[in-house]
Amino acid sequence: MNGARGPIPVNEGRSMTAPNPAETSMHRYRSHTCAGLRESDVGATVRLSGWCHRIRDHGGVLFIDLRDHYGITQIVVDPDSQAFKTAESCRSEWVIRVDGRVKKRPAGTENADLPTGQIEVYITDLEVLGAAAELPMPVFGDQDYPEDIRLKYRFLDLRREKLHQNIMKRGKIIDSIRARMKGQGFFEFQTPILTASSPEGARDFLVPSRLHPGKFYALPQAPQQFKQLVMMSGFDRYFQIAPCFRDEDARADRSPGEFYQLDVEMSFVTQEDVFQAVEPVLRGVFEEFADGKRVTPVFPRIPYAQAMLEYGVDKPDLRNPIRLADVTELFAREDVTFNAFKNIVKHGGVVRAIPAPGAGGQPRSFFDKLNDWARSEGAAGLGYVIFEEEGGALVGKGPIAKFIPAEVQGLIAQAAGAKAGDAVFFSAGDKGKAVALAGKARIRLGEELGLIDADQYAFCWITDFPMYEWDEENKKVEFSHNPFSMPNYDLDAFQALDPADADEILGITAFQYDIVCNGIELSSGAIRNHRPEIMRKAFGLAGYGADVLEAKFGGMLRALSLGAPPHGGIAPGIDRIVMLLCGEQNLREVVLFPMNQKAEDLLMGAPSEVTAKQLRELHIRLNLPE
RNA sequence: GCGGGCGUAGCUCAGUCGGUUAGAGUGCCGGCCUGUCACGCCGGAGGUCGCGGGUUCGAGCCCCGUCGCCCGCGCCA
Repeated sequence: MNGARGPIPVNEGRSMTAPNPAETSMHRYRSHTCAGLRESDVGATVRLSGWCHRIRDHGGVLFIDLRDHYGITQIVVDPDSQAFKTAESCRSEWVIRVDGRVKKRPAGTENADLPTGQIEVYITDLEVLGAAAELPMPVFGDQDYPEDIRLKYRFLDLRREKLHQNIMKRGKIIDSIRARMKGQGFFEFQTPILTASSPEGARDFLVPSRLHPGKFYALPQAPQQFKQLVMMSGFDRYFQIAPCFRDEDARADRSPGEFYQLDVEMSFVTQEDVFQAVEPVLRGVFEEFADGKRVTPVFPRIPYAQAMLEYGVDKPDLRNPIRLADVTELFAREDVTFNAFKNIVKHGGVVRAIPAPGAGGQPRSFFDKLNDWARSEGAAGLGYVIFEEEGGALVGKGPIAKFIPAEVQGLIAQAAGAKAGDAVFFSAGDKGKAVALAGKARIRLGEELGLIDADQYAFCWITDFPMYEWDEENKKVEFSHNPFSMPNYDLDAFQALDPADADEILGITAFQYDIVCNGIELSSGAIRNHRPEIMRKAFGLAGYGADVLEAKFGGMLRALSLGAPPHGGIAPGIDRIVMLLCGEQNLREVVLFPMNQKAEDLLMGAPSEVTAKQLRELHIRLNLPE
């Protein structure tokens, strides 16, 4: 199926010329794979094993497309053959072994779609190795099937062409990543799977301890502390294809339970060194597997604040040419009479302009639909102005244009880069919501107007993430990303910060960065905080006392206190990389045995109940919900 | 936890305004067929319309509840 040619490993070193089945040297199951035979093998006596992919019974003559991992070979069964009776009983997906002679196909019956399409094997013997009951889903064809059936019968789904190829591609991508990382002087480490629960971040998967009643291990959400400890242990360049476990609900691009990261950490580096080490690896891997699609030659770097302003998200899809603009000030002007927006601005809100190139030609229903969509997103609506050319000047049209004087219309068009035939939408409200809606509208408009260039992988770095954010629920300053990141701030001034000065604290950025590709967050990383006194201060500003830090990160603090090198790293998500390179919309298409949306393994039946004995050994009594 | 979509034969789906015995394709079973590669032709079996309740003379269709799957929100240092 992957087009591999030639003999399988068991046949290596043996003569490629016609093995005689009478010879005891004939392998029990096969002399060739189902992709191995060519016109040059005509006349050879061969043995093949595989699955009955497709059977065509003409009564007089019977064809079987025999399939294995490597490919498909057409088997011909003549009614005179002693194998005919058995062959007639074969059904889809039975596993059989056949012996026969390779013949050139009669003129006009060659199949150009198959690498083996010039030949066929006339069989003399057929052995059923594994019969199959009626199938819950066919292997042949590319019809879509419901997820639950696909997952319950994953092994059947995996036999199918697309999934089979995706999984093989995954392996090749990981091979390439390993080679590229090692080529850059990185060394692969393994870190524990059973570790300690960490207080921050996602919910942990817990594993009860038998030897320590009432205590639990946790599966690592990422090897974050371990990889930093590897640096403090004097190793220099760490990487690992690391399993990560997070007990959070699934999304199409977020596997429930477990996933893999290319985990990377480096000593004595600045942010720039991390970029220089990782960017070529990702670019190289994408170029290798992009199948002709363009890959960003130099990843642009976009500060977080700029991303939020121009794209309305921290993971912009740069294939979409639309850039947002801030037009808050324009709607504050005296001569603008659109009171809905003026009031929002008066109360501290913002207005973002979303240019829609070419949308002027869209019917009224296009604008109504977008407005309905905005309302379904919780907004009051999505105002718009359509720009037309009249007498050499741009003129705004549409329901709210009459509230905006010509001069301001011109300034809006200028800010949004709109020209005649374009529309400009407006998202107004308090900053967080208006920006988020503008970001979503940008994506939606890009898709609906067909502005997205699907033929490329558009990368960027997002840099300068805020160190802290305001936790509205608990009315306090909280870490916005990784608490181990180094603040991008004068460290003496940082030590002197007053925890009450929330405005100043919330303005601090960190050496924290993401890689984004086609609007998907591929990874996040940081230069770490390797100074224990800065670490204590950083936690203190988020309201955590030294005692908490000591209790939760004691090992880490000890290491920081005993000679820690400056270090930093990043962790691109393997599954998402493979998903992008396979052109898939869902992680389940690139994971061998995925769980469903509710984190159940329908094939193995996980999670499952355990015996009373197991629970007793773990000192656990169940307290189940009603 | 919340919102949306879907649920009819092994599988993919259709099913009109609520009206006779719920259909098609595919798969399965049987028969025919010597050059197909989605082989073709003929016949047959196969249904708790997810489940429960309600409205109605009558429910696959309408109403209520519930279960399952997917997508999204919350969540994801």
